[in-house]
Amino acid sequence: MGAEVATRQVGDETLSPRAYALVRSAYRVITRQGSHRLSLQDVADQAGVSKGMVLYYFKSKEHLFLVTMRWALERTEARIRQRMAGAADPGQAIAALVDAVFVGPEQNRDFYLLYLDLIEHAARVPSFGRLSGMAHEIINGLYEEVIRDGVAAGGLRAEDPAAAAAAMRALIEGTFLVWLQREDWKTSHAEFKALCERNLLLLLGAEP
Amino acid sequence: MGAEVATRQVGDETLSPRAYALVRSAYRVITRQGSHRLSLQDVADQAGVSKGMVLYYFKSKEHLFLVTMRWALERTEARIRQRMAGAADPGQAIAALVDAVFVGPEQNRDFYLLYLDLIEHAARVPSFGRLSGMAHEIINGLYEEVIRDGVAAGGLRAEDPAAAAAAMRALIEGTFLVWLQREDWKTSHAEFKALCERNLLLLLGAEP
Amino acid sequence: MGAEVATRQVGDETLSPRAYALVRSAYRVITRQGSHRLSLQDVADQAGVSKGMVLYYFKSKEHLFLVTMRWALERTEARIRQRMAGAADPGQAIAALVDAVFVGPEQNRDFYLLYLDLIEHAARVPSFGRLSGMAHEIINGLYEEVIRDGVAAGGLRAEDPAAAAAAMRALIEGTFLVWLQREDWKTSHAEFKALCERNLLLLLGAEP
Amino acid sequence: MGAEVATRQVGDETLSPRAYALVRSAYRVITRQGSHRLSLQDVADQAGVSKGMVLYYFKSKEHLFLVTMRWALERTEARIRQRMAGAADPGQAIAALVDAVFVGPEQNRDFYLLYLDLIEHAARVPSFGRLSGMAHEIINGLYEEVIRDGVAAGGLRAEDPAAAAAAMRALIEGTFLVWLQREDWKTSHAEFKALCERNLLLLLGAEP
DNA sequence: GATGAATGAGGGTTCATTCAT
DNA sequence: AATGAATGAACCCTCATTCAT
Repeated sequence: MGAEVATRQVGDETLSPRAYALVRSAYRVITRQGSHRLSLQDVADQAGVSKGMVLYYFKSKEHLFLVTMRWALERTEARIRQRMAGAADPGQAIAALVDAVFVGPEQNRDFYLLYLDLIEHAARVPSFGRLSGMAHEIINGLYEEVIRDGVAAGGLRAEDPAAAAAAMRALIEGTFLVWLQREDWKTSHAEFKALCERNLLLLLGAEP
Repeated sequence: MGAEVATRQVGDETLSPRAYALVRSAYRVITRQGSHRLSLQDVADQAGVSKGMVLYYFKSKEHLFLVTMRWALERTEARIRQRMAGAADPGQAIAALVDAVFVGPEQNRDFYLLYLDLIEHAARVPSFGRLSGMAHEIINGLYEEVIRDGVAAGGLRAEDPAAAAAAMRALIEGTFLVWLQREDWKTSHAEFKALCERNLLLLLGAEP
Repeated sequence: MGAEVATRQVGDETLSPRAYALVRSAYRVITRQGSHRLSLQDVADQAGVSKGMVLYYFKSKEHLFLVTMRWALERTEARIRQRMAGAADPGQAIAALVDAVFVGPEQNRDFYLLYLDLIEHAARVPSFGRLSGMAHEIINGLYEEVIRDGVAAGGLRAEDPAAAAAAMRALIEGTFLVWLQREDWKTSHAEFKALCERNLLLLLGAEP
Repeated sequence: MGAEVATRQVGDETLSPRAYALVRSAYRVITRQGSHRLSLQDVADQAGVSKGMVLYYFKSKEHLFLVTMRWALERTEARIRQRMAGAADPGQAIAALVDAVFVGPEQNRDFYLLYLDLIEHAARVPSFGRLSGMAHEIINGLYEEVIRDGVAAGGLRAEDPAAAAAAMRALIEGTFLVWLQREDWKTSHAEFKALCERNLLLLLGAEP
């Protein structure tokens, strides 16, 4: 009975449409200014609501920040999985993954800068440890799947998929780290994508 | 005549012992709290001086921050070069580099968290571009040397040393990135070090 | 519907009752301490609110200062015009003006000290030029009206009303300047008022 | 015996050459920035000495400020008297005075802005009352002399020289006050000078 | 639910003043 | 006589948080 309201799930929290809009506003502000320059007033302005609303739905700034981070992680994972689902040939697992991960300069930059912020927070603020652990599971899980699929399909060699996933992750994230520091990040995106793919193949002993 | 005062050089600035002590205090605060939670009061407290002192020696917070960052970069580079100088066999260039870079959990964690802060700053605050560029040159220069030496000594294969240096850097920094997120960073340091070395050899086509 | 709130207009800004109260507090602090010794804390204390309030209603100290200055100018002009409106005989224009301007020692002292501050500001801070220009127009406009009326009514002689207005202004403001420096400003107010009137009549060639 | 050092007298204080240089530096800083933006560091820099020197010779900032003000007053008076001494015809007393007072846009602006600062200080800071009183005596004394001379020489009419001096002062200082507010103060100086002279003649009943 | 007025802690910065050398 | 290192109070401003409406 009563009006059904579309809610969103982020982690173990159920967000009302209003709360969800605030999360997206927070994400936008963070990508624009960095998570350390995030102010509740900016979030409220971005969402077109009053400042009081923000703390009405999220009991503190830290809480909003945490939910926003979690949402960004989950959303990015979902996007990658969805793009990979369309990939035809499991033998081309690496190429498909790289294609799915390197979506475009702006999106990658937004996400990875936020990701660095997350690591920085997790290292310093105890309450962010769980979130970081979650990111770990999401990412490593995804990569391990890819490797197992690739090995099964015969395109990859890997004795220890977990170790291979860790190496894979290090290379991908390291590539983004280096790329982020380039002034020409907009134009060099494709180049780094190719570089990453080639190095992944080397690393994972893909048959020539 | 008169008391000789030991000064330090950081970039093109000459620091008095007092100023240098403040830089070290700032570094300590940053490693503990993150560069965004750096306050002049904290630096002063850490150094055991009054708040006014900090701005007496550095005309603004940004200035202190910049000098501290530069100092950390230069100091880390010097430490790595020094440790590598002791390496006997150029054919073992990779092993020597990894040995020099992975100095220990605490030191590595401190430096890489600061390094992430630097990247974040450089991405949002234009004035930090130069510092980031400096980091780029220091690191890539170092890695390229190692690769050239290794190729010359016969231990490595690399057609394009610059590209190989970029790949190397991505792998090393990515490894630290993944490691930083581990709760067991203190105990897993050695493991990541071994992992990094093995993957570097794969990547750089070292002869088995 | 809803509570009607009495607002005030100052220049092109509409002030809420709270903001208006802050302006009056600022005016009081300025008259007491001088505009250079104006601190937001003092204004807050004077108004009996927290320091944060002041910057909640006025986004910067300079903004509050500007609005306060403008308010003082407009309010003084309005008071003078109102008092002159009651003057019966246009032939007695000068007497009426002097009566309207010399309202009392405290009020005159407060306003003219603030006026001197304004001139000093306008001379050094470019952004105050507009405010000073506004004061110029208000005052000269008023004086010119008086002179034209007086000439029309036959009590005054003046070939060039604009030049006469300038002379008039110089004499009135100069009289206040001299009076402000008297230790006996409270008791000598009436005397300076009489002096000013007599000299104005001399200057404006009033028929004996 | 010993080296004779040229000292300067300002008020009842005897200034060493060093102290005198500091006073001139302070004056320069004040004319440039306004007395409220005067910092001891600026004075020291302007004089090319250390900051400690300033408080070595003047026990507080206020003391330096006071001496500087006094010096500026005495120096201006001396300059005016000197220029008038060259005036041939006492019948032209007014013209000579105006000539002596209106020395040039920059000098007049510097002095009158400082003079306004002095009035503002005297009104607010009790210890400046004496200085203001001194200014009063200097100026009124000078003007009264001129008037007495003019009356004696037959060019002026004035029943009460003291009152006439007050009126004269009001007109002169008021003229500068109005002139200071002009954006075109550099070019309109001559015009205001002429205006002032004409009005003075009107005021002092000079025979045509 | 929703607003925004109000608070107060904390931040960076300036600067007169003190004082050891 | 002279320096400048050092201090600490005061300033403007930002912002998370509270709360009456």
